[in-house]
Amino acid sequence: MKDTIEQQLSDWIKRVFTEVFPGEPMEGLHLDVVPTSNEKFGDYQCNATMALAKQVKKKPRDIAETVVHHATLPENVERLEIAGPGFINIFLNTSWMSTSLEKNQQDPDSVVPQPGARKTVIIDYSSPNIAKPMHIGHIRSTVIGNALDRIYRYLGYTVIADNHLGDWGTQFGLLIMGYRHFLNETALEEHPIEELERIYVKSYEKSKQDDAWLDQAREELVKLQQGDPTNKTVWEEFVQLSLGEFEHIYKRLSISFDLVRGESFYNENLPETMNQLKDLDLLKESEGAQVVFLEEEKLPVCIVKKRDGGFNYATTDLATITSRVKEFEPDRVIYVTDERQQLHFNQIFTIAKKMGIKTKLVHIWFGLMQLPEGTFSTREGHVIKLERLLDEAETRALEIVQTTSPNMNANQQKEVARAVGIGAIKYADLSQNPQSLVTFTWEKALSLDGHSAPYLQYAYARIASIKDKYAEQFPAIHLDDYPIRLEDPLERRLGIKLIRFQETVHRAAKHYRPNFIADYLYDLAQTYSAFYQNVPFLKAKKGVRESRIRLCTMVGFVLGQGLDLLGIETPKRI
RNA sequence: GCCCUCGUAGCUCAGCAGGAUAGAGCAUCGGAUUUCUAAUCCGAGGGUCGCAGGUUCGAACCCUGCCGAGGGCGCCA
Repeated sequence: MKDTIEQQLSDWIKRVFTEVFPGEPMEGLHLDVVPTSNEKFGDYQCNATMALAKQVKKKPRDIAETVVHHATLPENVERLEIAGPGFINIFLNTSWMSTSLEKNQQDPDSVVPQPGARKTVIIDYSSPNIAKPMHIGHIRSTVIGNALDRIYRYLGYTVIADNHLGDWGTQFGLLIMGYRHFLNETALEEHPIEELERIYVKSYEKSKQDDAWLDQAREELVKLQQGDPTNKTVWEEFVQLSLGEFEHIYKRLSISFDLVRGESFYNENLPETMNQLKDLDLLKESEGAQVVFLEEEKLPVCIVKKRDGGFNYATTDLATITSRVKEFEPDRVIYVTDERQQLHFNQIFTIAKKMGIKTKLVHIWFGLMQLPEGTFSTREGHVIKLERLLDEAETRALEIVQTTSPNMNANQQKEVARAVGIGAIKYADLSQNPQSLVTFTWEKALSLDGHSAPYLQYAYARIASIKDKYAEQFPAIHLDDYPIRLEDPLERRLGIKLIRFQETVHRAAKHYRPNFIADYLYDLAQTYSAFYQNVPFLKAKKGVRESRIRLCTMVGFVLGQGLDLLGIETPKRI
């Protein structure tokens, strides 16, 4: 099995507890082993004795004594210590750590847990609207969704990344009207999205004053949804132009999807979905609309067919779920959207369950992004386009590269600036709890020092450099012939952190929290930087030198792997 | 009115579902490059974890109330 060390120790300590207290119910107790809060307490700790104390009417310390006395240590544990009110501190066997790291280095795949084997997960993320530019509000879904995508793939899941485009909404009536009356063909050719946005805004403004205009727009929408060929052609043009532009951004962000299906794709399933609801007797009429009441679940009513006969988002999403479940048989479907959709998904998931859908449906929401001057809105022009943010990041990164690496050729500088700039933007989002509300500032989004992607990339580049230097100076030595030693406290500290990578990824996946990985990588890089700064590598004596280079190599591997899970590149030189 | 979040150092944020002395970055101050990339490292100061109760061996974390911020609540997506 490829269990993480944390998992192995947890399983072991649970066995010990059940042996010491046979017949004692342990279900409600938290018997898992967790990393220690401080390295002086060892590597992992078990806090279960305090919880168990009341239940078995014994003192926590006595329980700890009994457990420690009874336990047969597994090969990776050096010793146990009892501390404080009854903590059981676990110290890993350092020589076991060394051989374990050596094995990992030879066969890195062998330690990657594969909970996702033979399981499919659909991740619905990014999902911009057709005919509107992507702005900074889209960055979170895109970047967080993509990180989850990568993390789940790493853990062996078959991931279907699905970009669920907003291509079927009410905006198309207004757009078609705008297209007919205000279109500037040249502008459309040069800046398609800007032009579509312009005609949309113009049409929207006219609709506010002109009821006939609005009625006409509604009619065009109905015609489109009924398959009118003229409108369909225009709509297809909108979609193609938008996709081209989105694709450009995704390429810059190194993001690719397995499916790009808009809401329109599920249009034909809508009547069937309605029939299912009807057959299950979930459909009720209310104020002229077809609705599903969710009073038992204490949720507001959900409209699935409007008074005017049109379907809305709820219906489309239900049809989407049934279609996905039927086609891919996923183990779970993950939606990554902002917090405003919590109620919506709550309703949809509840109805889906009533419809007999067993698939685990998860809504991962994140806090809304706002500007210092308030919430942004397309209509009021308070938007910062994503493209501009990316440009700005690369520009700022380039300035720094030019001053710190003046000897690098211009192309390489540009390439490094690209990786660093884009990395910084992604990291700024991925290193914090997704659920916190974020106020966008250029300074924060483009931070290039401190707790940021470039710090990690820098550590990576230094490792790549030192490996090259080593290979140059000692071409004849085979590193694998020398064991990894964890004798210096700095080395051991690095060792335990390397070992903890797998459980970190596992935890990030379990809680849908890429920032756990970001935190871990930063911690690892900090530990490495201290190591790098304080002990010699190339000038260490033979054996120690090889061991340290092997450790460097492993840190580099984990940094590269971890950053890749966040979608961040690691240039060899920066 | 009801529901969902958030409130942690001057600023930006972590804090591994209740554990030991609450941690980073930025900013400020003081140190470290004849030596492996100084985009670095070492050190210092800085805290009523919004406020008030409660639960228990133990609370930033759970419960209740209040204050402040964001979002949502029938024909938008």
